[in-house]
Amino acid sequence: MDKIDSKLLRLLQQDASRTNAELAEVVGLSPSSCLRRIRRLHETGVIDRIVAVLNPTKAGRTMKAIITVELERHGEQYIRRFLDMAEKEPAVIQAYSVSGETDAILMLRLKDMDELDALTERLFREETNVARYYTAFVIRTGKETTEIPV
Amino acid sequence: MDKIDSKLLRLLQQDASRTNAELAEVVGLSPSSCLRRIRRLHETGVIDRIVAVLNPTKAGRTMKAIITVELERHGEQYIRRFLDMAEKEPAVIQAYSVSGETDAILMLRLKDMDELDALTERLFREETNVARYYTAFVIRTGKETTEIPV
DNA sequence: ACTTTCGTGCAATAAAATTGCAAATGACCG
DNA sequence: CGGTCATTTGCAATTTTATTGCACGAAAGT
Repeated sequence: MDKIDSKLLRLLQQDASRTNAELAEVVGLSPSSCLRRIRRLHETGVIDRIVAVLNPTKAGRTMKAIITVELERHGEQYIRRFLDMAEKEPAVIQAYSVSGETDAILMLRLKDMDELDALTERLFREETNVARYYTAFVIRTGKETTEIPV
Repeated sequence: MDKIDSKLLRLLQQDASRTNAELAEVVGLSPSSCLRRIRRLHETGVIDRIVAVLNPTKAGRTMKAIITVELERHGEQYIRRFLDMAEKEPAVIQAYSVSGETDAILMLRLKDMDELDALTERLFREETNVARYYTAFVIRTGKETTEIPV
C-alpha cells in the first residue's frame, strides 16, 4: 500500500467506471501495472466491491429518517435480536448497536409515511423489547459519501 | 422503468463489476439491448455513479461514531453554517440536518480517538454555536448497504 | 558483489463494449 | 380492426478495453 495504491483507491472511490488506461495515465503507470495493482487491491480485500449508487429521488425513495432506539433489557443477546429483526427490513439501510444512552441507531430510506408507519409497527410492537425510540427526519443532506479517506 | 430495469438496478447495486453479457443473460436480453438500457439509466440519472466500496478495517478506518448535535440558535442559516463546516471534514461521511430535538446528525469514520478529539475540537468550539452534542460509538454493525429497494 | 524478490513496461492476445441496421413490438387513432 | 408512429430488440461487424507472457530493472537481504 504505497502512494500509488492510495491514489488509485481515491480515484476508484469517486468513480469506478473509469477505464484502466485512464487510471494508469493519471497515476503515471503502464496499463498492465495499474491493472495488476487494482487486482491486488481486490484480492487483499481492501476493495470490497464495485457498486452502482442510485439517485434516491429518481429511484422513488425520497424520505430519509434516523431512529435512535432504547431497549427495555440491554443485554448483548437482546440487542443482537433487535438488530437481526431490523436488518430484514429493506428500508433499513444502516443498523448499528451503539454505546451510550441509546442502544441502537437505524438509518431508513423510505418511499412515504405509510411505509414508515408499517415499519415502526413491525419493529416497535409490544413484544419487541423496545422501551423508547426517537424518529428524526432528514431535512437537508449536507454530505453523503461512501468514500473513506486513504 | 419496467421490470427489467428494476432487476438491472438491483443487480448493479449489488455488483457493478459484472460484464454486460452476464447481466444480459440474467435478465434475458441481448447484450446490446441490455447495454442500451443501462446507458439510459445513467443518462436519466437513476444511476448516479459507479464507485468502489472499501473495507474500512483494511483501509485503516476502524472506528465509527454517530454524533447528534443541538445548536444554540436554531435558524436555518445557522444550521447551514454548521453543516458547511462539518462537510469539510474528511472523517465526516454523512451530515444531515434533522427535525426534532436535535438539529444535526453526523456519521464519522475514524482512525483513532485522537482523530475524534481533534475533530470535536474543531467542530464544537465555543464559537461554533453548538449547545450540546452526544457521541455514540458504533459497537456492532448489523447492516450497512448503499442499496435502495427498487 | 550476488541472489532473490518484486514491480514494471512492451507487445500480443483475448474479452468486452459499442454501433449500424433491419425486424419486431406495442401504443394510439381513424 | 388496419394502419402509423415511436420504441425496443437482436444480429453482426467494429472498436475499445482488459488480460497475459515475458524480459528487464530496482530494491532488499545475505
